[in-house]
Amino acid sequence: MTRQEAPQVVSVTAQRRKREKEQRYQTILMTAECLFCENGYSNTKIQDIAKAAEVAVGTVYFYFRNKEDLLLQLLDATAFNVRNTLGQAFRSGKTPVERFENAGRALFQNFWGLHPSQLIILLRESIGVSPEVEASRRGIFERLNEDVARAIEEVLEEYGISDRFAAEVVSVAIGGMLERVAYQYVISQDRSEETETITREILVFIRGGLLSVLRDLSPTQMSAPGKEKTLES
Amino acid sequence: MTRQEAPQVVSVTAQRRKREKEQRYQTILMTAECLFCENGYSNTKIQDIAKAAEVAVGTVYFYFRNKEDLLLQLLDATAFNVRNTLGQAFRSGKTPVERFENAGRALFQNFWGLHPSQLIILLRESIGVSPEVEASRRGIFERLNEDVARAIEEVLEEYGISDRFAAEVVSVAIGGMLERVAYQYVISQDRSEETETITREILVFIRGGLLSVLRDLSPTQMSAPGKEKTLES
Amino acid sequence: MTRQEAPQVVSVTAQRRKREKEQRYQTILMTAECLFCENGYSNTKIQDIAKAAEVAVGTVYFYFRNKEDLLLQLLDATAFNVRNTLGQAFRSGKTPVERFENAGRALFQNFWGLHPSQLIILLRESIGVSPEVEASRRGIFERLNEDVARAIEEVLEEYGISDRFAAEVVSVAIGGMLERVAYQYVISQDRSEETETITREILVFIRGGLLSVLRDLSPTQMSAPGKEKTLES
Amino acid sequence: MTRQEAPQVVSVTAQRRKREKEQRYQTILMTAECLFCENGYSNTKIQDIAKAAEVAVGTVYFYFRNKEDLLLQLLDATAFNVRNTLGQAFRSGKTPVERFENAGRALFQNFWGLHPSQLIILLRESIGVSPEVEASRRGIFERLNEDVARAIEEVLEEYGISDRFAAEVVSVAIGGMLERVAYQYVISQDRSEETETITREILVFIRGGLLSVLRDLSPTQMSAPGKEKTLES
DNA sequence: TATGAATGAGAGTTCATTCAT
DNA sequence: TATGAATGAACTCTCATTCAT
Repeated sequence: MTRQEAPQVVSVTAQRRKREKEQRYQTILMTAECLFCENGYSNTKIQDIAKAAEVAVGTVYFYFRNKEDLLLQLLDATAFNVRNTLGQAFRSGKTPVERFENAGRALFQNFWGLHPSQLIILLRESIGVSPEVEASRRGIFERLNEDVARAIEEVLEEYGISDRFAAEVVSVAIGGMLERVAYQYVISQDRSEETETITREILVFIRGGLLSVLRDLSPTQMSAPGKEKTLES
Repeated sequence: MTRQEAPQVVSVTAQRRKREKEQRYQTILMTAECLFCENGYSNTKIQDIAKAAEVAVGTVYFYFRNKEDLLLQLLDATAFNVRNTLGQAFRSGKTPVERFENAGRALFQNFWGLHPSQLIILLRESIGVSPEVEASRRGIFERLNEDVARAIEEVLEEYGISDRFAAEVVSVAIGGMLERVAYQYVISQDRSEETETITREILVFIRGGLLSVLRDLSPTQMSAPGKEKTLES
Repeated sequence: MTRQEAPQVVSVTAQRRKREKEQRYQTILMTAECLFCENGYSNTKIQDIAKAAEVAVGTVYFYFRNKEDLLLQLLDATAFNVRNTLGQAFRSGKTPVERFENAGRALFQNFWGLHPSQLIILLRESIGVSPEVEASRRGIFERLNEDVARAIEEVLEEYGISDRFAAEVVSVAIGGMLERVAYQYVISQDRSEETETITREILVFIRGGLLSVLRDLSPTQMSAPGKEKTLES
Repeated sequence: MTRQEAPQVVSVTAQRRKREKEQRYQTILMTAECLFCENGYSNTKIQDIAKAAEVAVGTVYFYFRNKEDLLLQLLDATAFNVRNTLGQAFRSGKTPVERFENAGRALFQNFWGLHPSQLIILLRESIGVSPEVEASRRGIFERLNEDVARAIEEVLEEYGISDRFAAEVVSVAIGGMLERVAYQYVISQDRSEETETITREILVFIRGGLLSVLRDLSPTQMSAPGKEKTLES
């Protein structure tokens, strides 16, 4: 209670409070995530979330503007996670193709293994809720797409090809594949034990698809086999 | 109004009635389809549908069990359409690969050009509504998948490979691609004029992907180039 | 069921339905009026109104947009009533002064005797509810004021005086008197048996006040200085 | 910090504390006054007041029992102000009529110029809140009325008339006039520069009204019949 | 068959008030 | 004293569904 201690005491208490507040926020958010996944967004009442998080209804509204806000925060977390995962994976590869594969693998493993609920919310529960949610969702996909498209462009450039539109279309296609496969094998049927096999299969498919597009686009007929080797090896 | 005419009159009237009834049913269903696409399933009230279809609310309930039933009927129509389209396309090709390409192209054109609203309902509005709808949706995808998987199996068998699971995964992946590309370029941005380019690109990608999977699965290393030619041509 | 009868039958049924609908509307509105007066606007729940009117909550919302709408409809009815009452009274008098008195008397009797609840809603319950209600309320007072001010102007003009601002101020003052007296003797204490005495008193007061303003404004001295002296000393 | 100083220090500190406490009380009350006027009583949340007064929500509840209490305290202050103003004004006049005029003028100037927010709270925001507030409001008006009625009685008595009821009715009427005029020209439209003109006009009106009532009540005919005729015709 | 007024359970949101620190 | 996170009862409004006509 002396002058010297006062600041410390205050600081410590304040810190603990802040920590606890942050914790509550997280608790509520995670609870919402679970319930949204299990029962669907529109079938989940604020009361359910409150009860499951062991707080009062008002407390939920103390931390979140409204029900939609919960979803938006969850999507934000997902967006952050996606970018993070992709960024790290991209940086970890040496050749463009390696980077590409790493990214795909990381994306799969991250969502599939670690945060399947994020996947469900992104792919199922955030659909048709409101324009704001739709915008957030679209934003995530756009940024994801942008990253993938750029990666594809890099690969194409290695072969002296520059076709932005093709890169975009292919990235959309790849995004769709990943999404659908994930949805099918995580959400619809639970086959998460076969993750590794499926991931491998898909990556092989993508590699072949890319190669094919590459050939199709290359002005000189059937690029030198040396190049191919680089890609394959 | 005379006795002799009565039977005839009744018959004619009855026919007209039946025709009118069928027409009403269709009118309501189509109206619902439009509104579901424009405003979303959960944002569309039965009253809206009734008003737009120029009938009373009760009439909607005369033709459909409930709101969900409208969606299920729409999904049924979509399922029918999908199978029809695919069936015709498959039968029209000679080689497995040709059939495959025809199917992809038909699917694109059918949804893209003719029934984009079916696409929207299948991909967006029927998500997270109820277990029944989810089941119907899943059924459509499963059957679609089944068809595609079988087609892929056929292709694989041509090369002496038999891998049901791989065929399935690849078909899921391809389905996701088509779905996503369609969604992106029809629903999100309207780039339907570039249909042809995009379709071509995707088919090239798919062909390459398939080839790649084929190589990956084939026990003998790197199938003879002669085979490849068969595939490409 | 024959052709000739059909239109009549339909018409009669339709008419009855329409009448019943109108009746329900009125029932709900009157119920709301009573409850708003007895318990206050904000203390009255929609459920209370529904229960008292013997309908479901939804029925209230079938006839009225929302709770505020009930109040606005009531204010509209009041506005109509006020204008009607004043208009008739004005037309019934021969000299401006007579018209004026008739109007005041009519206003008192109408609200006081026939529709005290309208008075309460206008003076008490419609305050501070929302901008829309405030606007409606203000509109009523403005129009009322406008009418009174014009009447005063006419009186002034008879004496060759033209002073719009004075007429306005005086009309505001008179409006305030009437309002307050009504509120005091109808709402606060119930002294409605003394209506006649009070009305008379007030009219005498108003007449004198008007005369006084008239003198004050008239350029040539109309009143004998002696009288004035009497008042002052 | 030494022993000798301690008592003094405590005393000084205690005084400062008390002063600060009083200050906080006033800050919160004034903040509430402002917000009640600007946004209305029921649209003002305790949180808003706390934030605007730069204190915590709990602090508001330390100084005031509840939200209603804030309003009651404000009304008390208004009551005190009104009585003070009127008392001084009454004492400053020599003749009853002069006192009367002084009182009216003082009331106008006080509310109009100095405390328009008190006026708004008294006339608008304290309406329909709760029985307690209603009682307090009524008390203020009653006392105000009482004072005015007594003043009128005095005037009447100068002319040998004794009519308590008439005095009351007239005082209510005058109160309503002042109230309404103030409300109209301060709150609704801001015409405070014309205060002087309006005040004069009203006082002329009141004087005339009083005179008229006086004549009406006096058993012996005081007014010349000629005058009356002029008014009537 | 067709109508559309009526229903009422249910959900989101607010906010005055409390209380542990 | 002061804080502000936590509470939860209360209230408005929605809309799928029903049913008498």
